[in-house]
Amino acid sequence: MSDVPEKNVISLDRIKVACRDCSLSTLCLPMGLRADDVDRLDAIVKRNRPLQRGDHLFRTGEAFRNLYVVKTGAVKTFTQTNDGEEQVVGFHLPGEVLGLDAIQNGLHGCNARALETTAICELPFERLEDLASNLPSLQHQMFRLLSKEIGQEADMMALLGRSTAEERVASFLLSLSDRFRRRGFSATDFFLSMSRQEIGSYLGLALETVSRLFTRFQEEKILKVERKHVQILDVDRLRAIVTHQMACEHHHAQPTT
Amino acid sequence: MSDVPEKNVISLDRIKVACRDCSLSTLCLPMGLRADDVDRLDAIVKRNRPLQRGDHLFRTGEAFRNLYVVKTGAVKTFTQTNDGEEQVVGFHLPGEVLGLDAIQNGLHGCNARALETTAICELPFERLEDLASNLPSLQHQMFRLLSKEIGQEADMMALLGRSTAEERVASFLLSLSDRFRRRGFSATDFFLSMSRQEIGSYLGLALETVSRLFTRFQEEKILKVERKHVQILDVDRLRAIVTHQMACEHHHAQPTT
DNA sequence: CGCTCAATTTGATCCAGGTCAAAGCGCGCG
DNA sequence: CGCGCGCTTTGACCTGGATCAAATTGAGCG
Repeated sequence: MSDVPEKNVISLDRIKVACRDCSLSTLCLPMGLRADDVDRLDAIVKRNRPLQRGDHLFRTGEAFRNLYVVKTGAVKTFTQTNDGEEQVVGFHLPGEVLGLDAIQNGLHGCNARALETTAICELPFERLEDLASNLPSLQHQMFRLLSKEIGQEADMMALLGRSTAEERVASFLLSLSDRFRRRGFSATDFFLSMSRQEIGSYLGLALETVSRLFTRFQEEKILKVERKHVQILDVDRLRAIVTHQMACEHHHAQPTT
Repeated sequence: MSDVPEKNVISLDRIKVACRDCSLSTLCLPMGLRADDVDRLDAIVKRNRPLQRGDHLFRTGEAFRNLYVVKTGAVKTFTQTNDGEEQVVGFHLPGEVLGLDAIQNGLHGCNARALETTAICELPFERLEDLASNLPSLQHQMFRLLSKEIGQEADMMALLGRSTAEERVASFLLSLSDRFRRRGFSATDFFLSMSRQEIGSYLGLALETVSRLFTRFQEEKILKVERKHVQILDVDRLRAIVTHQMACEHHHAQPTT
């Protein structure tokens, strides 16, 4: 286990860099902005002390003042179900923005809590709006950001509405893999910062189902799973599970029908 | 059918009014704008001939040029599942905006098709962006609009991830009821412009399940359903189904109200 | 009118995945 | 170093809703 090439763990030297020097600038809000515009954006960013695992970034019902961008680490957002359980809404990796749903009415609609030690960039939304008024490219970028979130949530709705447990878990792993890859981490060897419980909640499955599927994927040599440590051994089979669930026998798929 | 007070059907005199005279102005983009700003918005709106049932407003993969607002009628958005079936993404009533997911990459991510005769306002997005750059209140309104969509989709994800069929159908009916009410239609007596199939697809249920639940709700005197015509007889029971599914006895509900 | 076709309802059966229960296991902590 | 606790795995069972099938309804139409 010591030969994991570049793990998705926090690297302290990345915490307080300016946007222009941040490795995430191609994923984050600055994406597509001119260098001097990035500097103007950078001027309104606040960078606080990192959150520890379990710390809240914001809570449901709190007044909305800032958007937050994950710089390193991971954050989950969640709401309470009517029977008091926790419902995970999303997992947020470096470069991903939190709080977008709160613009609407000025109140946070969910809780956000660090899954591990996490550095955050804080963007005062009023100042961001002012800046966007003066920088059409920033305004455009923000529209794109919000739009992207809408598209992703629609994909998730489709997944939840239509897919089997197998397909959901495969899709979840592929999503994580791709997001890690684009952040410069390994796409095939990473650590889950969330529990089976949290994955299940997010995917609309019981935690036992998530566990069983991890086990089965491992038996089928698609994954190697050891607690939080996941290695994807056969991306193609994972993709096949997601894309044409129909002809799904678990072992040795043959085109029946 | 002649004694329905004010039905959710098209009224022809509303089709070509300017934003400032439009009854939807408190729901639609102009919400919260000053009168003269509304006029500037109005200047870029195009109003075309109404769509007939089955007409496409846009298709997946088409270049994104405009946002669309439903003026009268109803539109469904949908994608194709990998096995060729149609997956309904949303139903859109007057005042609701379509195409928001396409801002991201300039391509429509779903199809939009009229469920009935439907009038549409067309907003060229580039001009809208230009205008928003010059009108901070419009920029703010657009951020709010996008944010609202994100919040609603998150609610839908929660519904799909966690709820029973009963809860989904109840929630769907309450959502429609509320949206009709805010548009000046009856909240308790309306026509569904979509099929059981489409409702099922949207809610992640088989069409038979939707049908059975309509029947059961009718047996329990919660609804009166006759094909497309729905009357809500007991809103409180519907709400109770949605909010605390846990203590759910299906039969012998106490009519107390 | 009677025919056709699509939408809906209703019935019967089956199974994916939820729920309940009981071990494992690894980690932190006294 | 052993204890306890939370997370995970695994097993056994059961149910909600999918699926398959058939009957019913109704709207359009020659």
